[in-house]
Amino acid sequence: MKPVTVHLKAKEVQEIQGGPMSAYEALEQLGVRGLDRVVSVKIDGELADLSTQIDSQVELKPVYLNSKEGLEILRHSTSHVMAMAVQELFPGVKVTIGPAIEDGFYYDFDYERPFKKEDLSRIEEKMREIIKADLPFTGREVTSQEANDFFKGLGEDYKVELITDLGAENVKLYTQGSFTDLCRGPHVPSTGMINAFALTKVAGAYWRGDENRPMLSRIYGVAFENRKELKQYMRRIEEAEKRNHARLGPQLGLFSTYNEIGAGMIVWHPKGAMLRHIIEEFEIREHLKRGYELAKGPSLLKTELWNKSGHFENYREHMYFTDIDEQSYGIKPMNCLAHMLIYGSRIRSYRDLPKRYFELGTVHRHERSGVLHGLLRVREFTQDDAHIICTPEQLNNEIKGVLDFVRDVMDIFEFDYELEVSTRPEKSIGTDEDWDLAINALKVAMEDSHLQYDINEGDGAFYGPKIDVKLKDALGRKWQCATIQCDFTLPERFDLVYIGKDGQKHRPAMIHRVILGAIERFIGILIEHYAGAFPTWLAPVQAVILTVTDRSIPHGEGLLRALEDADIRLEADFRNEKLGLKVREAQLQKIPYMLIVGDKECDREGLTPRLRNGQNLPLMSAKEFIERISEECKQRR
RNA sequence: GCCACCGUAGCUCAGCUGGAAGAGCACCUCACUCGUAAUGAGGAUGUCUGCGGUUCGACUCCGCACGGUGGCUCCA
Repeated sequence: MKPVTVHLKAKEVQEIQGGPMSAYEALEQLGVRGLDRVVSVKIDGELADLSTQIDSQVELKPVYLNSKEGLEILRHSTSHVMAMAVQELFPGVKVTIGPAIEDGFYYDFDYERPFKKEDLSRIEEKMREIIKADLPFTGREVTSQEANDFFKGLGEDYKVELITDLGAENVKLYTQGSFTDLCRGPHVPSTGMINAFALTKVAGAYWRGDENRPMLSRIYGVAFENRKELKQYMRRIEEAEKRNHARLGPQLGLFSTYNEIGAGMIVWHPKGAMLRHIIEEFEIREHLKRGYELAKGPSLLKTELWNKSGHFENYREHMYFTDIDEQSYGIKPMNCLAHMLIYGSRIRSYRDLPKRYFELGTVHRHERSGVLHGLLRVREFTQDDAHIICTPEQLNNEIKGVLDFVRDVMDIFEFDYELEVSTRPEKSIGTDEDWDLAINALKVAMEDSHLQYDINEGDGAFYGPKIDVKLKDALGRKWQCATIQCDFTLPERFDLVYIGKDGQKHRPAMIHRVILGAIERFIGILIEHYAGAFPTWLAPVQAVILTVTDRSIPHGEGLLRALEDADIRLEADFRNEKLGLKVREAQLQKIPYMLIVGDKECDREGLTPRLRNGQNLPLMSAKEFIERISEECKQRR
């Protein structure tokens, strides 16, 4: 027997020597504390089961249940328990895949009927039995051939397909009780380690994410270290629901949708229309500051033109068409065409470049019914769209300029964001040189700006690579807002040129970009971001005057005029109601300032502001209040 | 588009296995003139999303359509 040496990777290095033993035994001998909460172990940095035999010199690090990796293992093991429960309850079900995801796990099944919400409690109950039985998870390595034969014998076609596609010599199988699954592992030592889980939802999911393959039945669950954590998670979801823009929007009088108008169409009520107006005005100013010019194209353009641009070929399914005087027209799903024509309307010199055309352009897209989602995915929306046409040499600088723009704007709205670069997809047009140039321009610009980014291999548009900026909603779902896309097709198709220093015609480069993306989507996320309590500069109603009694109405009216003259967005609540009620209602509307006007204020010709957080400011004059609020807006707070 | 769930008063929701539609808030009227998250009393409110079907009888069961939510796919 070969002696083994084990180091414990911890603050103080400990060491033992001895014969072959399991990782668990080694940790035990090393005197690791809290072994009952250790789910796995890292052997020389690799995650492994606690039962792994050690027969050489290694370094060990225990993985605790409450660590990121520990929770992932717990969640993955819970998905195996669920698969076992489902197999016991629904004979004939075929298992497919079941990974750990954020906060939980899922498992996809193929069964004679889709699973329903009602099935969940039965499955949970069966899972609790399995957990109570404390079945050990045992892993073993077998040849792919053996594994294939095993799953074929069980009629588990999906597993056979997975093993075949893996193409490995050996694969690992994990068994707990009567259930064996193909799995990389590791797993918790036994099912008894799972003590806080819940099945949350059922959903359809295509096998291997391909809509041409069978629709499987997916069950989602969450799992945590203990019940307390699980409860906290549930509370987190409830809190997120309070921020839900689809609920807050109508409550705050911002927008609503109507069954009778149609899906994916937003109706902006006065306060929401005001909010849009504030944002749009802000955007126009910011664009003009940065050398953009305003442009505006029509909504209906001849189908012939969409043909020329390639949209008819590549984007037809998302477009709406109509006939006018026996001519076919398409409603614009993008704003680029008119901008191309504006550029092409005269001869351009390299001295004119870059041209930056900005348009708050309203577009219509036929999104499939199942993807519509509140304000975040709609069929009519307005983009803060711009097209930058420049020389290839200017590309890098222009991209940096847009990245700076994005950063400045996101700072003002207090958003954190993630960046992704998407590279050439399989189906694409343009030369390799163009693609390399553009991807390089994007990457260099990101690196020059010291920005972190992920790469989405093959996820670019068919006409060019792109940088996407993603914001998160209240539930942590990511939504694309800003995007910066290089495009080689349109300058080509529209034969855009500029005259270079050499007096020759050259093809310009083009960037298609949005900063907020769609105003609708952005406002949706903005509502959740601020939970409806907009900072003063954005609030559609900045202040409301609340009279204490009817005696204060004349003074209140004077204040109303003075503040309105100062362009403060104002409401007046002069009703003969108790102050407490008026405060409550203003509070529920999340208005930044309540201006209390009673006898005291009348005597001293002022007002007493109450902030949304309940704090009172000292009695002040209208002038003082105007100064305060103007300063706040100037600082965009 | 696919899978699951849902649609009852302006809003939030109750309404069991089919037997004459309910509550709270909001709204309207009256009284109260009141100092920081709900004053009191009274009143009105419905195509139970729509259309078909089953049934003596449908908010309830079935089918289809419309709309929404959570996923999948798609998508900039």
